[in-house]
Amino acid sequence: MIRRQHEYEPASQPHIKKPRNAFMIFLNEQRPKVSAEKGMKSSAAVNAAVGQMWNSLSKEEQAKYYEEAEAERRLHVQLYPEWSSADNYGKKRKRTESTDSM
DNA sequence: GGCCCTTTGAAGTCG
DNA sequence: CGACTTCAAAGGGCC
Repeated sequence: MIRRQHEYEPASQPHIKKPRNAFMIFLNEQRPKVSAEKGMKSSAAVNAAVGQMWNSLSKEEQAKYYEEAEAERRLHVQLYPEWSSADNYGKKRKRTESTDSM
């Protein structure tokens, strides 16, 4: 039995992730396949490859994912109507402000 | 064990 | 209301 340390039911909302956009959905569709086909290891490389695939999609195919993304946002707002998506804003790095000016 | 790197979109904060 | 900044995913790679 694996230690389900963090797999507990969300009794309250510890932190609600931002509603994913069309790419996050498309990514989850293609990423495991692309990683297998292309032999991609790191997600960064796969995400970039899937990004190129995205550009090859027909507007109808892209539109499908926009509807999916919109549906997720709708579902999200229904589950947490008063939740602002700023769950972790400013927590991670990638701050362009870094010591560059120093 | 968490951030980086990466992608686009959304949506956050700032002005 | 425009412009900029950060998180969302996510997995090796790094420390």
